[in-house]
Amino acid sequence: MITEVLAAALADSFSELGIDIAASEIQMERPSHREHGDWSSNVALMTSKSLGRNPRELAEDLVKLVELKSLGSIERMEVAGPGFINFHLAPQWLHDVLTDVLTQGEDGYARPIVGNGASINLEFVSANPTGPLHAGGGRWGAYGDSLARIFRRCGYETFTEYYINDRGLQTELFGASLAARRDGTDLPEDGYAGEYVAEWASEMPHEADPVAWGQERALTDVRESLTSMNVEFDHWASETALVESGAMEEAVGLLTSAGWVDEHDGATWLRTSDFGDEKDRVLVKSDGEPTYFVPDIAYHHQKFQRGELVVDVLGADHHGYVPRMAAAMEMLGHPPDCYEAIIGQNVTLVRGGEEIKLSKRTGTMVEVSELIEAVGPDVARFAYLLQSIDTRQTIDIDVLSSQANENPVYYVQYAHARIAAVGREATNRGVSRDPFDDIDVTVLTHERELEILRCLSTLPEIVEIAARDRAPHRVANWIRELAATFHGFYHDCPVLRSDTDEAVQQARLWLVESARIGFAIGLDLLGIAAPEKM
RNA sequence: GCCCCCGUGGCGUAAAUGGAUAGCGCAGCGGGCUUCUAUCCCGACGGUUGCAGGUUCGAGUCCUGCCGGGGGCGCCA
Repeated sequence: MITEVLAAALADSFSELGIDIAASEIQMERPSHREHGDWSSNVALMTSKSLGRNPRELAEDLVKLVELKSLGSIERMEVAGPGFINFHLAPQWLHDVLTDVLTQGEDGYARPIVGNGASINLEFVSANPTGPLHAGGGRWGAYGDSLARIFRRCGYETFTEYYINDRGLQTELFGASLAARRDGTDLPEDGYAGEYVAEWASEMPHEADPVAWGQERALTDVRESLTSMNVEFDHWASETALVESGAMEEAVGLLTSAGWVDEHDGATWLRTSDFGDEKDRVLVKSDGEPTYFVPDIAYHHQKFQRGELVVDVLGADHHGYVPRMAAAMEMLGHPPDCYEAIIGQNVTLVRGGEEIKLSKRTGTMVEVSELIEAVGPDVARFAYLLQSIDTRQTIDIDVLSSQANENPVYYVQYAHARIAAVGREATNRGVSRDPFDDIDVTVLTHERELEILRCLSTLPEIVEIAARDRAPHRVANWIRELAATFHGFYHDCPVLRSDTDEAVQQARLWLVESARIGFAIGLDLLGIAAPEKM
């Protein structure tokens, strides 16, 4: 990597000044402004104080020493601002990026090895099987699925799960609601009043067990919705199956023998407050029934068999639940940093300018399937993924539908389609690419050409940051940037036009191919189609 | 009351470890197709990053307090 070369040159210069600094401690960063060069280091600012030196003077000394090494990759250097050392690199480093992208290809480029085979278990969505998936749940689907793709690309063995709460009060109530609609009787108290309940009830055979049938019906609907937006799971974990396997008793047994369980007030408690929870939690109620917490503990305990790091994607309305689960996992002997909860801010659903509160009583909701039907999976996924999971998101189905054609996803896909069009047109004209080894890449000097390469050069670190910060939106924003650079290039740099010099044409054909690889990688990480034609 | 998250141009948002002149999209304004897809490109306009302090050579980013929005505080799930 070029940054290592630069850092090493700086470290050598330091030692020539009689100062010992490891190259690995020297930070290189990408300046936010082009005029500040290709790479920049703040090392003079960081060290000047302890050395008792003026940062600008120190920087000047370092620049002179590095210049003496006359590295071919450095075009020029300068000291700027309070003492930044800016490196302006020769275009060659970008030409090297082109070579990297093309030789490593779609599979190999931007595959940071940070994961190193470590395994991650990722649970997301896990909505109760009591109705269709609503459009808020779609956010967790898009997010979790994309995050899993990013993890895998970084070398984490990743296993995704959906936990089905197919026992307990809610499923009973849902079954009873279906039965009531089918039989024309009153809904049970706190029953499900949504329109879909009546619809589904009309499909339900009379001999069917409403609870079992209802779960299956809901689950089928959820699966279909997720599949339609390209979200897949490795495993659908059934709570019933878990409980029937005796996992609850096993977990409680382990907690009890470890000494974390108390009996008082007629109930059984877990001392989660010993691990930072704000209070202890009930495991078994005084009526003898376990709380939902018990199967959840058992489930999470079991997930460690399918991943060293167990990660939950949860809505903000569940954040209070994290300390108790973290406590329970620690009690069961799992190291504290092996359980992680990603808290995503909830989605506000709007229709026609009015907020739609999800309500069992009135049954209002916006379903994911409705959203997908209206705008298609790519618009929906890109809308979900474009912004950080830390910010609240408003999905206005009317706005999204009416503005679907202006959705930024088309900007990106159009760029990819244009690349495909170039390929088709090349075939029409009988133009083909010569072997890359025969190409003179140094003819790529147009700023538009270099911009594409500059953008591609950031992909490996973008993928790495996206994995580390659990932030698929970094990839979404990156690919938008790539599309912008490509459209600019396409506008200013003809590839196939008859007045294009042949050597330039060949180099540009390969440059276009490198951009295609970038789009293919990015769109795949986002789970969005890469169309050949639009 | 206590706890968690968020506050960035009219709207929606970006900014790894604290870095230089806070990027981008939409809406609105002005340009650009006889030449590979105009679902595109270019330009202009638009900001004291909620407020007040603090730490630092340097703060959208860290700390404290306040204001505003959302969520959570059951022997419910």
